[in-house]
Amino acid sequence: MVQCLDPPLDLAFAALADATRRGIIDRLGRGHASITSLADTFQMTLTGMKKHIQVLERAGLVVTQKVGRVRTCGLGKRGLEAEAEWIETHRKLFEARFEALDDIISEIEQERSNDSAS
Amino acid sequence: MVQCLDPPLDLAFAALADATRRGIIDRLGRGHASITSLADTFQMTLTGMKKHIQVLERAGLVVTQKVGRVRTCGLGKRGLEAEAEWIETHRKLFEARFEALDDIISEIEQERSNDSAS
DNA sequence: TAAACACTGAACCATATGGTTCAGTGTTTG
DNA sequence: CAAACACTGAACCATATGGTTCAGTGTTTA
Repeated sequence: MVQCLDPPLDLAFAALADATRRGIIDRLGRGHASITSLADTFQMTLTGMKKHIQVLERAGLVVTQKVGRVRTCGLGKRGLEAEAEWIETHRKLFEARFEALDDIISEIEQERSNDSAS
Repeated sequence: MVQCLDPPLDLAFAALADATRRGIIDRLGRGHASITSLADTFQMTLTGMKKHIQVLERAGLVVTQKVGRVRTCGLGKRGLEAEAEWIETHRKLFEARFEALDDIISEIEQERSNDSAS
């Protein structure tokens, strides 16, 4: 519950901050795939795809196993629990503060005019 | 619903991939704050904090207004809806694939032994 | 066993990040 | 009006990202 520092969150959010990697997760959700087939799907070199997979692996979102010459990728055990929790928790803050948006200025200018009136 | 490309998601997830910025959101959820006070809270130079705020602003997670010499920051209208939706959608994929983790190898080795048997 | 295949690693490149310092600009405030 | 204040912008730095090519290594397969 208490989340001091949280490098896992850093890694996971960073991994999700790329459309290709989100696409990979999407793809792996429909079954595992080799690096070659992923590279083909996303029109990228093998090496480029391997880097993306490494990022996802470091974040715990993807696991891979090499059998023979093929490395097969699948979704990781870690899931997106922690990320979902952080977002849900903070989504409420946004909703609560929703109307504060336009009020920031008027509040402050209120204070200013009070000050100048004193 | 259909999310082709989604640069907003890129920006938001990238913004969340930093503990300091998550801390800023946390802080702004309890009321708006000036850049100076945020810089003080997070023990950082003004310029450094301003950059973080810019990242959050580009992602639409924070809004700022300058009144006089003070720029006040608050949570943005955008919220975390799209991010929550993406994560919730894909969280299910992880759960569904949960047991596939250890099965990847055995499945493939099964195929291999079938092949060698034929 | 030679060729094709799947991956791996090193090196390179352009750009972004996360931070700093320093030198402004514009706003209060004494 | 001068000093202090809050921010802004430019420049710099080290490291990371997202991609490439090229040259391996190890595995199948014909």
